[in-house]
Amino acid sequence: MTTNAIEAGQLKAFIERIERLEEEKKTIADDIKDVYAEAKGNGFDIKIMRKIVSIRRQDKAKREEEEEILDLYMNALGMAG
Amino acid sequence: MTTNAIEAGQLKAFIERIERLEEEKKTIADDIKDVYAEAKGNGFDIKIMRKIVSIRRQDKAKREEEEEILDLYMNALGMAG
Amino acid sequence: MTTNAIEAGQLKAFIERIERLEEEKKTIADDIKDVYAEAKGNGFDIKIMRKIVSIRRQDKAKREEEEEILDLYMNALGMAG
Amino acid sequence: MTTNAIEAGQLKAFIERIERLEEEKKTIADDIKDVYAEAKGNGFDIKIMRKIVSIRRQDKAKREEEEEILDLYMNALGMAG
DNA sequence: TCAGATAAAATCGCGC
DNA sequence: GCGCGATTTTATCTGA
Repeated sequence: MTTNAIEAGQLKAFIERIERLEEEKKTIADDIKDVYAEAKGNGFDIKIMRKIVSIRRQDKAKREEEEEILDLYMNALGMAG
Repeated sequence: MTTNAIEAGQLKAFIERIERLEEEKKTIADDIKDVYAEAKGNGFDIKIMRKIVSIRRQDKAKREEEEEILDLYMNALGMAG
Repeated sequence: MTTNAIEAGQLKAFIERIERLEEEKKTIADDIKDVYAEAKGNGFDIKIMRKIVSIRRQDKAKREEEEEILDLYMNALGMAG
Repeated sequence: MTTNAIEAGQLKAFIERIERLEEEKKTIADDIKDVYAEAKGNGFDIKIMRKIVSIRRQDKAKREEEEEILDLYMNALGMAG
């Protein structure tokens, strides 16, 4: 049946796209590790650096949540965002 | 061999402790749902409430991270926490 | 307007009840982790233990579902459960 | 003290490099999600697709490990890879 | 169906 | 170099 062949081909294509993207992701993850290692080589403490990155990420997330809740309030009050 | 019997009994005891705790946890999760439902019955918007809880949780997490990083700095500088 | 003040107070109370419950939930989640850690200290494999707990949970769900179906049949046949 | 200023600048540069890379990583992670969503829209089962990707990844790791072992043997025997 | 929460698994850097 | 503990990431599940 040709339908199955077509489906199989489609599936293969999707899988391969995903695998390509995952490789790219891994490359970037490795790059991040390299940067930490390089920083460590320059005398910085990885643990502290991670904490800094984490706090800054939380700041950002918090700001975004506050914007979101503002939108929710506006909508609840029947006002245009 | 008795060793296996003892091990099996120990394992069983651990599993049962975990299962009991998980039941307790589920009970509390259900309680939380009930509170949301009750609030909804009093005219409050669940989505907004969740957002409020979420933002307050982030505030707390952020404060804790800041304390942690302070400790890290203090240690890095060789000072007593 | 007093209505708003009352509403705000009510909302605050709901939020605080939820937060208290979530803390309790977290405490129990931590207890569960502790039990796993203790089991590990006694030579058991955490991953396998999780599997056991998970399978037993599924078994339980399955049994309950079967009972429900049985009840449905009984009711459909006009018989008392 | 200029040393501190230099260090601070260096640290800032490292942090920003990491944050840029993490954003790229997130973009790719989102792309992957999109592909899964698209596949789903074409009638494929995401859970099964994840399983396929995971198995292929393990196969690949296994093959690479086998090659490594082969290389080790070859070297141990004083043969060129 | 969709986001958001939770559970489970994997990873990483460190200390021994 | 290896296990440990901690963090991150992935996967599943729930509920609006």
